[in-house]
Amino acid sequence: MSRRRPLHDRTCALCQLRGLCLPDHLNQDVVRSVEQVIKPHQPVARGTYLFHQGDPMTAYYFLRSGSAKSIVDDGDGRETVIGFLYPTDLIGAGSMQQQSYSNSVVTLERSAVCAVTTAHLAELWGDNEAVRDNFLSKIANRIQTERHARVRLDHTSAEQRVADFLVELSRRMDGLGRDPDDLTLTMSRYDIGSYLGLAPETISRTLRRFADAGIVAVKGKSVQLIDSDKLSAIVHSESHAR
Amino acid sequence: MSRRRPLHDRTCALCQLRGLCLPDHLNQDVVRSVEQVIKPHQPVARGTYLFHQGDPMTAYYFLRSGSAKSIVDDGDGRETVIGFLYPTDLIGAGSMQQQSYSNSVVTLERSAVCAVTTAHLAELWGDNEAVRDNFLSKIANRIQTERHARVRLDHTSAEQRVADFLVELSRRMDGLGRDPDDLTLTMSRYDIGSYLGLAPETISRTLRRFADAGIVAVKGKSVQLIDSDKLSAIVHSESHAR
DNA sequence: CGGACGGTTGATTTGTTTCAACGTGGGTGG
DNA sequence: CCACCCACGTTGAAACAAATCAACCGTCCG
Repeated sequence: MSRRRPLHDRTCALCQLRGLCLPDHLNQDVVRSVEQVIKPHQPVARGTYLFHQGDPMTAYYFLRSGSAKSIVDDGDGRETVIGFLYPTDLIGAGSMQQQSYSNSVVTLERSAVCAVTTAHLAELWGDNEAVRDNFLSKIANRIQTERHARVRLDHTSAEQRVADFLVELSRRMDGLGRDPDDLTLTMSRYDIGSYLGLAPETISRTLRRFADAGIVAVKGKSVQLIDSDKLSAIVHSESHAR
Repeated sequence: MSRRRPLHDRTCALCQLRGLCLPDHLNQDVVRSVEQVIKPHQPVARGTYLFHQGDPMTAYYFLRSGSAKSIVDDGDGRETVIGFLYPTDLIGAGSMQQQSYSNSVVTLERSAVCAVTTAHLAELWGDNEAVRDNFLSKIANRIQTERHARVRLDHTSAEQRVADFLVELSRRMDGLGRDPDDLTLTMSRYDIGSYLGLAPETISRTLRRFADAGIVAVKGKSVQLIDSDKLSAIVHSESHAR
């Protein structure tokens, strides 16, 4: 397909996502200093582990393209998906201030990845307030996201959870400048089920019910949002508990 | 009952919990500078709101004694309990870097509270690395806690959730130097249910089943852990789903 | 080509909610 | 100081939503 761009092209200054990973108003000098500590990697294949739960924590990551899932091993072999990651998301924040990663991260498709070592981050941190605030914001955002995920799981029906999942994904795609009504579910139904606390069969059935109601159009991993207002309405419908 | 101690007695240097809120190795000078920005309050009655969701964010809090619950308004009037707070917990971290509090905090019993204004915290933050790291650790810990809560809600039965709740509470009491096998549930069954995503009736029934099995002894709000090993075993028992 | 995995659909089972009724204890006002 | 009251708690019976079990299909990859 598309030719791979030479390594030196993959700099922060040229990255289309600049201003998302880094604060907008950073001047050239700072951008250059950030670049020196960010290691751009070759795009990696689907199913690649960025790091495993328990590995010594050495770096934070960003996706430049693609998507990934964050999973934890709940002791007895079973894995739980705790989040899906897209470009601009700070990866590794959940292990902040710890010696080793508290979760694993696996790519869901071919993806391009940036890494910032913790040592280098500490330097930047001390040197530049804007960078520090940007990271703090992302971390704060992470707390909010985890909390939202938690509240979502309480007291909500399968329909509400799936609707919320779609709406949230749509919002994120919008934020990345993509069509918010044309979603590609890069993760499996099993992953979605694990994330939402539902069986994969329930994901299938619920999507089908939405499709029958004319709210979405589903064709495998491709989902079109036809009536996203109704979808939002389902999310906020009387928490008729469970 | 006990006479109220004069205000000037309630300083960090004299607080029994020193070394929990603040890093252990802080020298006298730093302790004094921290003290100047911490506002000790009179003990407050049960049901007192430390702040309401949506209030402009002005300060972080610590409990010196007592307990509290953190709740969010899920839009349509319904409230969800997202956590219980005890001495040494950083309160308000979920609203970090935001203009207003993203949740409310209410005391569950008569409690003593400390406050640190955000402005003063920023000063300390810049001045002293140890204080900054201590706060970062607490924030990181918070992310872990929210995540743990989230994973716990997925794929776990009511028995597992209640067992986990008791084990976790026991651990926290142990960390505060109290008897880990003699718990007092300062919150209502409704609060526990909301927190665990279960109906209050289910909390009652599950506790009763544990009591019948000789794992705990329940008398109202007082719970004795008789066989905490078995309790842990229930938590980690084959995630037989739901 | 074949096999395994992901996905869908159907039938059955089950844990938890809901509804309902009844206890109980602590706080408040008479 | 006692009695009332109300929120909290408990227990039982019934309804229900989602899990599980099972069978089948498509398809991607080796």
